[in-house]
Amino acid sequence: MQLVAETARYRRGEIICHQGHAADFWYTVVRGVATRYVIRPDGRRQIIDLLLPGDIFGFTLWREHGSTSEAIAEETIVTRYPRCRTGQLLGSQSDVAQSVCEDVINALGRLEDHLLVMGRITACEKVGAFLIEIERRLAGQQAGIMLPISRYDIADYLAISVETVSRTLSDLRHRGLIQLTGPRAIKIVDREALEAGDGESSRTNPWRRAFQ
Amino acid sequence: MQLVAETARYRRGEIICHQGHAADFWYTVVRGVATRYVIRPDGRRQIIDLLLPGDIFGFTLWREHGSTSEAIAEETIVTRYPRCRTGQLLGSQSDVAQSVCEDVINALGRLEDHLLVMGRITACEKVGAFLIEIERRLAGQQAGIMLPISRYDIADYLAISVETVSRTLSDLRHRGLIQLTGPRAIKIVDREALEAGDGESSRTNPWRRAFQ
DNA sequence: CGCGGCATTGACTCATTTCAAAGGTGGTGG
DNA sequence: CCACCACCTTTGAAATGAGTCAATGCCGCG
Repeated sequence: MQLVAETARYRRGEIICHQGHAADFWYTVVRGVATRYVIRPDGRRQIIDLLLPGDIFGFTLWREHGSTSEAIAEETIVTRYPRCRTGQLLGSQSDVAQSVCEDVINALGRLEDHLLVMGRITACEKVGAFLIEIERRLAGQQAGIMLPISRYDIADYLAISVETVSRTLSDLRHRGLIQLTGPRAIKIVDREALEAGDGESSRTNPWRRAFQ
Repeated sequence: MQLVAETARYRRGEIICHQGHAADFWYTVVRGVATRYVIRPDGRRQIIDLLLPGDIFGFTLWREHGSTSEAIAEETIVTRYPRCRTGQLLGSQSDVAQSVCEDVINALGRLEDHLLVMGRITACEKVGAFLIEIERRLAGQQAGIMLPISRYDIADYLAISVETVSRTLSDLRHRGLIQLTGPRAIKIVDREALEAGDGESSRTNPWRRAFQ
């Protein structure tokens, strides 16, 4: 008999795996929330991935992890699998392999979505796109969403300053695009405008005319 | 006998696979350069991935591609594989499966690197990090690198304006961090400063003190 | 109660965008 | 062969959006 998987419970702030440490495992979130981030030489933190239940992470071809993963929510539960078995896993049971493969492609999709959000121009667009992304990934909530992360985390996820995040959310609220019943409790009112990233619905965007 | 792979040759500007079209294949670049991008509703283009020989792309769980892939260089050669066979492929020959799996994880790494470059603050840092990334991926060139893409492509890759790209390159040249022997021919002189993203090496960054 | 972390808001500065113009290059066709 | 055109590149000047610095309020917890 051989060890295949281990499940562990983390509290808010606890490290799941550390940048620079041996990449002996890959992981999936079972419950809770986690972030995967890189600390830059200048001390800034860039959140690369926001991990919700079902999300897979920790894949790398290197011997060491290039990023740190940290639990964000109390009671975050993560299952880890020995990396050495990944090859065998893919070679043997084709149904499990299929599933893991899909999860990896999902991770690819998450990163692409993140990239597209970061590629937006204004802070309004970024925050708006972030809210829509979160709502989509938290599908199941009926009315309103509960932000899984703090303003600071949003800032580091979008690579903008905390003040700008806060200001933008206030702005979106004043303009009636969202409702804020609490710092974490948000309800999307005007999804269209949010997707379009309307800095202001007036003053027509010249691009929109040029490209239909 | 069954069709497994097809190789095709594309000229600069030709589309390899189109956003919204059936995702029946996945691809690898054999020779040349390609980009994978998304056209936003407002007409802007975001380059998601820069594809060099050996790079794999086109993986998705959706029935349609979410992005368009376009050849950038004349004589770009791409091999495509039917998606339906991917499962069998991974299930059967474990050595090929291993290789494809590594390529997918490489694609993951490319996206993460891209994300980190985009997460930089100033245009100087972004362009500098981009140049270093390109140099790394083009490893093999001895002295200097030949940019595989235009200023416009760099702009859409970094989500900054063309003018800023051009200005920044001029600035880096004037400050002696790089040499520009032609629009595409670049030589990195001061790699340290480029990595640090020195807007100016003076005026110490407070962060650097706080975090060692 | 007081502390630490989180959130909000204001004022100022400045980098980047935007608008505008001009030079360079390669390809195509007359 | 040359002219023209489309595209790429560079630079300038003005406008503005986001970062930075600073202060305050909020809340949970020891």
